[in-house]
Amino acid sequence: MFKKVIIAEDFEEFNLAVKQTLSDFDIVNFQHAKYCDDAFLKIRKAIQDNEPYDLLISDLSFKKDHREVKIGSGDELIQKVRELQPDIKIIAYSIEDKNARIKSLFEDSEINAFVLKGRNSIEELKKALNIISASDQKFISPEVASALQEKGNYEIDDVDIKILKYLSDGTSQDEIIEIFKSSDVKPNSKSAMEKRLSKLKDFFKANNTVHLVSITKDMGII
Amino acid sequence: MFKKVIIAEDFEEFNLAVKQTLSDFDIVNFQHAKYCDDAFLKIRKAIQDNEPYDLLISDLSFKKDHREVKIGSGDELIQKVRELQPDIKIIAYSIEDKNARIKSLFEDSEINAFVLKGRNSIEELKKALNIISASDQKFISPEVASALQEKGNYEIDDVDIKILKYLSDGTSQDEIIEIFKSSDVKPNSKSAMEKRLSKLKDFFKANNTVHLVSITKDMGII
DNA sequence: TTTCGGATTATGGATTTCCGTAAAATACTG
DNA sequence: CAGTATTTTACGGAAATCCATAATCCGAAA
Repeated sequence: MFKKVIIAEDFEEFNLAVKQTLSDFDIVNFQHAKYCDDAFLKIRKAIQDNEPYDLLISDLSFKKDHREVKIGSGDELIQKVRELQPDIKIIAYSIEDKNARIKSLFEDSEINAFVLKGRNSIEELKKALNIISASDQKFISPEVASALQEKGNYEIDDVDIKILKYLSDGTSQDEIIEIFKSSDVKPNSKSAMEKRLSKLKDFFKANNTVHLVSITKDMGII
Repeated sequence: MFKKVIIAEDFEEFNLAVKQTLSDFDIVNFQHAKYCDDAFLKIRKAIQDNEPYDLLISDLSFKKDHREVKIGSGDELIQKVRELQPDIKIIAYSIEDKNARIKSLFEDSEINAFVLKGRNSIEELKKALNIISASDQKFISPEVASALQEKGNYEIDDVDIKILKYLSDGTSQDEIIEIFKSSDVKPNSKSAMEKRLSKLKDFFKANNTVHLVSITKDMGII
């Protein structure tokens, strides 16, 4: 089982529950941070002191408040920590149930477990701890397990997302083209734009642009 | 202080924290429900048994799962409970920070307190308990207190919201008109529709329809 | 009843978006 | 290099939306 654990979580309710869970496993050496920045600093410090953490349990979304932060989301924190300390085990602990985001966590950041906050999350957290401490097996909450099986035929690239964001921001197609031209984004013709939009609408089964933006907003893509 | 409390909350982490808080106030007679339906039944039962609850602490959003439910959200639960037992005190306990929704809770459902889940929510929950148990004063978490001061010049009516919902659902303006005509919603001409949309865009400072839907989605109106 | 003000509806033209086709540019292959 | 495939760009007509103006309806007040 793990010896030294750090928790990145802004809500005290979840902090409390995680601490309780860790205690049940007789893990006493743990710390928590309410901001991603703090968590990252602690992890770096621990490495320097030659007493690294062997587990990070991190939330994904953190509330913004008065404080200025460098790392604003758990996704970023996880990414940075994975680079800094490749062998640390990571559990993402979140209410996020968007397939695309979960998939990317496993594939890009190589998290070891994803526990979905919900009616039985403490039980699942315990399962995750058991599994990933004993082996290199992954754990994912059953409610969202389908996220990984989903065929990753996401041909949606950065430009697509950029377009969607501009659209949802009230920019007209013509204006977006102008912006792309003046910032030398590769395809910047009216027709390329329209073709992309057409593909996107096809992909997301959207009837029109309004619908498309509505759908992608719901899916957490923009 | 309160004698008999019921909590409607699906996440066990929050349940745990609330129970802990109540214990700190020496409140021992409390129950919790993970589904709105259950909470409502318990409240009704308690009235019939002549031992009604004097406080409801309710979350607003509940995860959907396999189970079929009649009451799907805390907003509905609160509304129904307020009708059933007008003198019960109600605390909404949620991460919801959309002004429109909070305002409506105070004005339409006459909740007694709104506690925003966050980095210091337990402390705020305690404050809320103190204030509303001793008087008829309202409590609202400072981070969202501005929601109440907002000028309520919401001339946005049901039809507007219906239109926005249809739009975000991919329905074209013409199609919406057809729907309105066949279900005899009052204004159902092309121009009335366009005028309404124009007003909405004006009100929300939206550049176009896509922008409008995007904004109202973000505000939690649709 | 008449008049007024508002709300709804009608109309038409400007603008934007939609969608298919085709030309041009670029990449890839043998 | 020639030939093919893929991507990007160009163009044009159809459809939808945007916007201003004018006509109509309808209830309230004089």
